[in-house]
Amino acid sequence: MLKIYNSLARDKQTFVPIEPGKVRMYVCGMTVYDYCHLGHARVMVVFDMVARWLRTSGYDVTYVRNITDIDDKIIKRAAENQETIDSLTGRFIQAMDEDSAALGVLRPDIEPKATQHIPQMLSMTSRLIENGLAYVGSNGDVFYAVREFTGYGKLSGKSLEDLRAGERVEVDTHKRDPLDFVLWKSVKPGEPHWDSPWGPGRPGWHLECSAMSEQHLGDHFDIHGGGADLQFPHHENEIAQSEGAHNCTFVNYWMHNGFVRVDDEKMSKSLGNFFTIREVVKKFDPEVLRFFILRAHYRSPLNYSDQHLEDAKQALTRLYTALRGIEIPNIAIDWSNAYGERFKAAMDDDFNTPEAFAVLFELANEVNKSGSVQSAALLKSLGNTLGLLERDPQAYLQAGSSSMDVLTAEQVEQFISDRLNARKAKNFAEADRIRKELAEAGIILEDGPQGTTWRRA
RNA sequence: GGCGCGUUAGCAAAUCGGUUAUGCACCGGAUUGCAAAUCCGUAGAGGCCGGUUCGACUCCGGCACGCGCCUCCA
Repeated sequence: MLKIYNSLARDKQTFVPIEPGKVRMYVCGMTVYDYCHLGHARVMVVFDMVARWLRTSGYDVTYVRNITDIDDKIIKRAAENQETIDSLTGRFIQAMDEDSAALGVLRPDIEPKATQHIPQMLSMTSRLIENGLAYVGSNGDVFYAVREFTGYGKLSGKSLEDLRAGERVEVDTHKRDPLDFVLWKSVKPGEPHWDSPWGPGRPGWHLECSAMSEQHLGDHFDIHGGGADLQFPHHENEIAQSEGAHNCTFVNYWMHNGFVRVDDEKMSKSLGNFFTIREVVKKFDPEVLRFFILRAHYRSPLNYSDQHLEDAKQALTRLYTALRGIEIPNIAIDWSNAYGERFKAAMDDDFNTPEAFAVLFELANEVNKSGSVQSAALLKSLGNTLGLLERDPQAYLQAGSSSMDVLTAEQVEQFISDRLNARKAKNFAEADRIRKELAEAGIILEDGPQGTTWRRA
């Protein structure tokens, strides 16, 4: 029985899909004007894990993750770069695809783009105006009338009064209420625009997610996810738009992942303290990064540092080491096995990956002790449900971390062969010298009954 | 100022009202030519102050500190 922490209820709830056996899930994706950083990595990996676990649990999942390919920052960046918006967004969509693939993130079923849903957005805006929830401001922009929507603030737990009290937004005199937000922006010189009943312009950010989720998942769907920073105002506004246009519940379960931090501060573009995925992946195997992300519960803060990545690497190495040298048959997971049961219980408890990992480590210990092929197969397949342990163990352990490596596998093998001769001749001084030389090059040797194996530190 | 979250051993990170979390690091032992890996074992925890309870890291209250949202942000 899967339980999910629902941000809307501020409580863990038993997951009951709208349609038995099916899950429709929407996640707010990237605005593509720059490379993805670790905060983006966390969203991608976390909801990939969620989608995988739902599928493992037998659900037929439709996973939608949007791409925001038109907004202020994109326009600004394209102008700075003196390139077209299409060229800019095209480049960064490709970069995003490369980064997510490296992290073992499966493609969502649908990746809708904002610019391909303008008619749907216009239609929704019309309906909101008809329902008395939107109006044309004095500057020609179309605004959502927040005070007309009963329940505004229910997701973020804020009342309109509280929000006004903490007002930090510059008062826009074109709005009826300072908290009203824009649905449709009238065109400014030199900006991309589309025709609309309210004149040429472009969509406000919040509107695209309401329009795209409506288009691909319908008026009412199961799970909506995103980073915790989107809870307000983005998701609050989505609720206002979608429920205001549909007159029905929008989403049953809202999920928000915690932030990635640096020195206990949120990693963000505005603070400038971010690391891109491609930067980190140069130093650490992408699977280590995935492991690091899933090692913390998805709702907890995740502090990034090279040392923490190093720890994650050591831990992942232990799992792969347990699998090394075992011929693993492709057998179905035995969920009635004690380890399988505990793993499932952990995952069903709001996707408790740290607890699930603990089970994997205990399984690894069991494999190391018994050499049991069944246990090894279970370890691997449980790991696989999280998108981990999919590679050949030896290949993982010997995989280079790019620029750092000075020796090729062939060179290492040559050293090992030389050392073997020295050892046969009982020339241990020479054997140890070779081992030391390799160690300095980041190569660790392990002498076993079947000969010497090696791995990279 | 309003609202919310967090504080677990050297580091990371879960569970749980009473029984070993887990990983890394550390210490002792086994194994090894010596190592590495592995195994066995030891040690180490719950911000502070109260309350409830036979018993609290776990529930309740207060305090302190940290973080986040209230503005674009994953």
